Amino acid sequence: MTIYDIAREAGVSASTVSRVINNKSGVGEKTRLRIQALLDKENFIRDENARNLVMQKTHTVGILTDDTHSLHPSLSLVNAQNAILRSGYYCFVKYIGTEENALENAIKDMAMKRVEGVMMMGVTFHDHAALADYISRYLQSVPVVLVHQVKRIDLDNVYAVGADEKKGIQRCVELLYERGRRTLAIMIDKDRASEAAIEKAFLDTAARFPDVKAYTYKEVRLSRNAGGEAACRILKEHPDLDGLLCVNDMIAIGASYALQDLGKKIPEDISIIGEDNSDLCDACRPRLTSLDPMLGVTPVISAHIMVDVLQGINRNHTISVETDIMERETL
Amino acid sequence: MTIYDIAREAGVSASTVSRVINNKSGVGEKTRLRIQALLDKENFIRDENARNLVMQKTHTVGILTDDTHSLHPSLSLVNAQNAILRSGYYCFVKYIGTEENALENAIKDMAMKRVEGVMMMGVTFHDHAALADYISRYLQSVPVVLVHQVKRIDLDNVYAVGADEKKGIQRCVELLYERGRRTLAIMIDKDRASEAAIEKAFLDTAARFPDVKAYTYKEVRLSRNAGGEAACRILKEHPDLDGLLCVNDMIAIGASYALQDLGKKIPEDISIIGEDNSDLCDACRPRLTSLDPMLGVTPVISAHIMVDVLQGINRNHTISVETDIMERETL
DNA sequence: TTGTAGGCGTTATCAC
DNA sequence: GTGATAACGCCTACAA
Repeated sequence: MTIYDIAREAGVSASTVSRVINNKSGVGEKTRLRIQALLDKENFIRDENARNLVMQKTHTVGILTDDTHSLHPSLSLVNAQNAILRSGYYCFVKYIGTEENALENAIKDMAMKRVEGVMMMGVTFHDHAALADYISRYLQSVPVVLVHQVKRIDLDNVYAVGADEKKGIQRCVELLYERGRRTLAIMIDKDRASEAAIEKAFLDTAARFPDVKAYTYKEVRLSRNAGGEAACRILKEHPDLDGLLCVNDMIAIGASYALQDLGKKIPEDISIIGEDNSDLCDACRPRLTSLDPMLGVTPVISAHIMVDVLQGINRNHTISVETDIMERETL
Repeated sequence: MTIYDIAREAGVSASTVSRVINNKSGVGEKTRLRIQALLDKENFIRDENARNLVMQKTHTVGILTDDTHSLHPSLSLVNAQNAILRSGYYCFVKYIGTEENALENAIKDMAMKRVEGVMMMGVTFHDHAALADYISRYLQSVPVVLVHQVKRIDLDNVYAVGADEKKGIQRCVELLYERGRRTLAIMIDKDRASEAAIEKAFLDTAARFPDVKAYTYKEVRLSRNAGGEAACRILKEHPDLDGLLCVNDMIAIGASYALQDLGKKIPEDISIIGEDNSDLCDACRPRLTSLDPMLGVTPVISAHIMVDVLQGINRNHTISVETDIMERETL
């Protein structure tokens, strides 16, 4: 069913049909009504591909994301999609595969679809050397926003928006200090891209207070048991531990339970802060205080930036979103 | 940059360029090489819109989903997308808005994009009277699969795949009985579409055992506190309670804590089963036994069905996926 | 107010 | 092996 079919049936030309479909002026009231009735009767649906082709516009933003099933990426994706769709753009989502040249292929797909902008999120983008090259090769003329990231690519069309995790960690240490905690430890999970930055923020901040001791424990697996085991190790090595920062809620909860089983009172003896501010914080006892990295809002902000740029509004190329510490019962 | 530009630059016709792009035979080795080099040099990317138009194929499946931010729909969406993309199809995602005719508009969008099939998921689809009408009007010729649902629409191109929650509830009651529990209660959350079905499954199964008493508590808010309050009420009304089924993990956890605070030992005095088998189950003490509604696999199965049907493979129009009871420490 | 003609970037069917 | 040419479905000057 094309506009030609409708036109023939109505005894008019295709252009007239096109006009009524698009609510353009210059068509007689009677013809308009007649054609509209026909359109409705036939359930006419225009072909967006054809339209995109002739208009040289797709009104679509691409979202490129890691091929992981885990929670954060999933929620980020959904939040970003949601925001884009609410702004009246279409979404073209593509996961980066695992084959060779997966990233390049995915980016080419974006270009093939003639998306008007692309959002990229996931660990793949953090340090991929060739990314800037691909962007300048295939996406020169469209805005690219890197979600959950700091800007490292010096191209005029790329933007980055990410939480200021460093400052968040810093704030946690300060808070622990304010609560009188002097022997601090941090648990960082395995395979975390920002490990070095987190460690540095933690140690640097602690170093500002001459009377605090600070220890780092890295390579902790992301499970309750791993958190518990790490906590036991820490307590054995530093029996005066009184402040524990865990960059993930589940390991924080594991630590909390292990410490309680060792006879420690939380938070009287030891303060604990998790990270993510997830549902888990309310499922444990005592309820977990947690650093909220704003995983939910960052994608939304990113989407807004994308849409603004698409509409010609000037935006900063790098946006840092503030984290928050959600206080519950473990601090 | 079109194939014509390349053709001109290479001194050949557009058809020849098209042939090398698509690896078609009938091009001299030397010309092929020369053109390929040019294609690479210019970073040529073909226009999928034009291609879709002429091929009358989009290789895209649409995903229509509720406009909710909550966890389950998000994960379902991501799982479905992932499965579709892995099968080599593109995804066109659309959230149902809130405006009038939102559903109809969203379905029209699917048709406009000329998707080859559409997956629908979310509560919107459970009881929308006009859905069958819209489908037969705008999506007659493409397969539609309803995710997380039982088939209620009698159209030849619609499929439905959903977990057999009824049987899951039934199995929970049986399990409770096997463990010697005789005074059972169920907590059902507010605004749950399947409330009636769940209640019936619970009561019917319990009725099979003459020596059990079964009570239902509905309209419980989805929070730890609400679960706790409901548990207190139940215990007051039925002090001999020894088996509690909560159709959501968080309210189960709230109940667990409240009952413990009332001096009950879990599971010695009272067995508790949650539902969702979420991360929360491992974050509480004792760890929560939970009915797993297979929220993760249902979308994947749905996607597979979609792809199979798209490739001409015959599939049942209604698939029921088995639930599972993940035993931990509260049973 | 309405119709004609051309073009958007491809692919496919013919000729040559 | 290669090149015209005609679609695909739509939009938009421009002409009538």
